Amino acid sequence: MGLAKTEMFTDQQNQIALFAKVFGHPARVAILQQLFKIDACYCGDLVNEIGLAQPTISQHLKELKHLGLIKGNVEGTSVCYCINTENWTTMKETMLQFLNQDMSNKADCC
Amino acid sequence: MGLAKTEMFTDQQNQIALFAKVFGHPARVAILQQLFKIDACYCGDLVNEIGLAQPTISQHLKELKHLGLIKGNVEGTSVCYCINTENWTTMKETMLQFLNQDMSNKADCC
DNA sequence: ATCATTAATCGTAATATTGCAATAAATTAA
DNA sequence: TTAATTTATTGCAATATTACGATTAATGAT
Repeated sequence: MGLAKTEMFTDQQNQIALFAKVFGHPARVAILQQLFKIDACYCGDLVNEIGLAQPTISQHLKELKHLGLIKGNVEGTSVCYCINTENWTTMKETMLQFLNQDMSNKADCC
Repeated sequence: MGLAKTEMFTDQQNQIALFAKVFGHPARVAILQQLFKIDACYCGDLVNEIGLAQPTISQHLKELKHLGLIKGNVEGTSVCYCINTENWTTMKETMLQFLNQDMSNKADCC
């Protein structure tokens, strides 16, 4: 199959999974960290920094952009990418809600 | 390919990606939420609650256990699963470091 | 010992992901 | 216009993931 049965889960569960999925590859983690580190970044810089082929980086950028976590602005022949801070904040709230679930009353049952 | 080139990334980046990957499927999100909601949970309860076939749930549980996020304890013919609170806390710290990256000085460059 | 119950494993089909070479598209420079 | 630069797209091979039927393993009940 290879196809998640999303219809049997809540919107929130699917959203968490979608965000998590995009973070599920170290190249995308590295790209995002680089965009946080330096204010804006050209696609070519990321190719040099990370060391995967240009089409591969381009593909990862596309996924990040599709989820709204980054923005891309064409500047001449280059494209300047940066974090979409508004959407990052929204995503963070969703993920924190999941990660910060209450464990205070969890007996060590197993 | 289908194979991530992990050797070109830092341990931290790979760790973030590994944790995120396991959260990248709504069934595993749902399983974890259920384990948080009720203190302990039998595999069969999760099968009923979530609605995927028993081998599928079992497979998802295996992945969660392999990453150390849950524990499983055999009780007769059943297996009682619960959150591994210690490891959850460690994982959370790693993920929060990634999610909480500083955006205060991010000009809207694009 | 036999049967019932529960969960894990195996095998397999369908689909998704990753990576890159080759190419195309878009823009700028000469 | 032509050439150079930069990024996106296409096509494809290799691998991974998801789901589940069939089966096995483990335990408990009769």
